[in-house]
This record gives sequence, structure tokens and C-alpha cells, in this order.
Amino acid sequence: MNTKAETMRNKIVSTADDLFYRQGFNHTSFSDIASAVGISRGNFYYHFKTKDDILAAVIENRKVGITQTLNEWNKNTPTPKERLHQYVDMIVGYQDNIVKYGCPLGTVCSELNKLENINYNDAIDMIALFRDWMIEQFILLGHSAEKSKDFAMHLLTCTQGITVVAQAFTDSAFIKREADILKDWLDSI
Amino acid sequence: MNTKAETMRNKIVSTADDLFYRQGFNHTSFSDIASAVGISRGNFYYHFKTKDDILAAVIENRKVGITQTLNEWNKNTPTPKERLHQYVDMIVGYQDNIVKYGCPLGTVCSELNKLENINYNDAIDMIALFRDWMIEQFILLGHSAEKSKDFAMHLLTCTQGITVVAQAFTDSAFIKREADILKDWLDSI
DNA sequence: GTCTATACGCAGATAGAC
DNA sequence: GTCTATCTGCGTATAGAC
Repeated sequence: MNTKAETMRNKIVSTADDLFYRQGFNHTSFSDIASAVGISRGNFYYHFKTKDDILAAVIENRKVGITQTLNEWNKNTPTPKERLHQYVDMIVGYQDNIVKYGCPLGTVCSELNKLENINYNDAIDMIALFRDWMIEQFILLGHSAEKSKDFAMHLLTCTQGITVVAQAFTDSAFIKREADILKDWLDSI
Repeated sequence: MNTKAETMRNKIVSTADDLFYRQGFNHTSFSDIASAVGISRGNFYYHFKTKDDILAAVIENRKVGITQTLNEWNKNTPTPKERLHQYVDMIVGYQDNIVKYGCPLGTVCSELNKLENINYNDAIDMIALFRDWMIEQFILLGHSAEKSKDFAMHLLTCTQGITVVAQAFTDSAFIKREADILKDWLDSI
């Protein structure tokens, strides 16, 4: 296990992650990633053999990040209700990127679906991590398993919708407004 | 104005529209469209000079279709409330396509945004047609201009979110469930 | 490990015969 | 109008020198 190679690999993954988000997967070439990292295309292939390989690594990296974030919320934020608010506030915090590039999860899933990409199911897992975590929170609030699932899907729906509409109309103030509606809804159930 | 050429042009546009929706704009090549229509690539260029030209024609065609649909609703459905329900029911009616390819408007806008495509603003106009129509309906229901805009944006947000989540989890029953919630909301305001 | 050189196919786009 | 032939650039991917 070479530390230097691992560092370079991580650098490539995080750069590819960023470019896939901002430019889309299909529209981002090996050259784009290689030049952004500052290595040659040939060197790039030493680390990743195919474009699907680098995509798989990016998705895996995101899943680790999402899991870490959720674990931190579970650990540091006392109540389930506050944690759900924290989730909603997250999209408010990312508003600048959202109006420019949309939701990092939703847009990549939507794109991969149309490409019939082999990594599509892994991409969906990223969203499922959030959904399952939400279900847990609603169950902790005393709701039934069925209700909790419906609530989680509804919350997911609203946040995804907010990102799509905010991006379309380049309206970041709108994110804040809809987030408040969503937090009122969370308090009402 | 040649009728035969016009017919072929329309055939190309509707085929391209379908392929852009199912495969995405970037991922659909001239060859894809030409072979689906049943003409050679060379012939294709007689009708459209660049890929942005065919995209512009597709978007224009959609805008005409959307405008026609909204006009028909205005004409044939008596009350604004029923018309808004009709909009929500539309996504239920399209559920089979939505779980497979997402929203025809949302997915193309999201993709064009990342490609920094020159037709992006025209694509957004498609969504704006729905938004402006919704605002009219809410105003007819007696709401203020400001409230009506917020309501329209909220309705748009929910329907867009539903398509993203339904596509991600390939869950068409979910569309019906969230549509009912949405119609309850429409009745409550 | 990192590089240059290069193969190969496909995409967008053009020219010109019929 | 529709076709075939062709150009050009880019994207993925490989080989092999250093």
C-alpha cells in the first residue's frame, strides 16, 4: 500500500467528483480530469482503467462522505427533529452551488439513468442512504414504520424539487423560503 | 414552403424530441436520430445545420405543445382549481415514462445547464410557461400576485421532486401517493 | 509511477454526385 | 431532396520509454 499513490488516487477522485458535479459525467473527459489534477492522460490510466472505474470510485467516496455526515449528525445533534432540520438547512447552506449545478445526487442519478450506466444502482444508493437515515429519525419520533417511510420519501421529494426549481430559475432566496415551509411541516407532524 | 420537406422536418423534430428525452441530449448523436427517422446523416444536414439547431427546434416544438395543452385546459376545464388538479393528474398519467426517464422538462434543463448550452434559457422557458399559467390560476382563485407566485413555485417544486424521486426508486405508485397529497394541499389553500 | 506517442472509433460537419 | 464519401477533432484506451 503506497502512500503516495493513495494520495494521488484520492486527489483524482475528489477532482473527478467535482467535475462530474459541475459538468456532468458524460461531458467530463479523461483529459479534463487529468489536466485539472495536473498529470498526463497516460498517468491517469495507471490509477483508473476505465471511465466506469473512476465513476465507481467517485460514488463510493461520496457514500463514505454521506455516511460520515449522517453519523456526525446522529452523534452531535441531540434530537431527531433537530437532525431533520439540520438536513433541510444543509441545502440552504449549499444554495450557491445548487443554483449553479443542482443537487449533486439528483443530477448525477438522472444523468446515469439515461446513459444506462452500470453504476446507476450504486448512484441510487447515495440517495437511499439519506432516505434510510430519515426513516430512522421519523421512527425515533414515534411514527410507524410505514408512516416513517412515507414521511422520508416526502421530505426527499421536497428537497429534490427545491434544487431543480432553484437551479432552473437561478433563485437562491427561493431555497430559503421553501426550506422554512419544510421545517414547518416537520414541526407539524 | 414545401409540404414534403415540412413533414420530414416535423418527423425529425419529434424523433429527436423522443431520443433527447430518453437518452439525453449529449448522448444522442446525429446518427441515432437519422437512423431512427430512416434517413442518411447527409440528408439530416439538409434540414438542420448544427446540433444546437435541432435542439432549438425541439424546444420550440415543445413550447408550442405546452401552450396548446394549457390553452385546452383553460378552454375545456371550467374552474381554476380543477385545472390545477388536471396538472397534477398529468404527472400521474405519465408515470410509466417518468419512472424510466424522469421529467421531460426538468431532466433536459438540468443537462443543458451543465453543458452550458446556448439554448439553456429557452429550455427554462418551457418550465416558465407552466409557472406563469399556474400563477394565473391562483390569481383567479383570489390570491394576491405575491402569494400566487409562491404557490406556483411550490407546486412546481413538488411535481419536480416527485419525478426525481420516483425515477430514482423506480416507484410509480409513489407518484399517485404524492399527487394525492398535492391535491389535498391545493384544496386547503 | 510518470511520461510521450499512438491506435482506434465515433461524433459533428462538409462536399458534391445523383 | 437524398445519397455516399470524406474531413476533422475529440474521447477512450494502450504500449512502451524513462
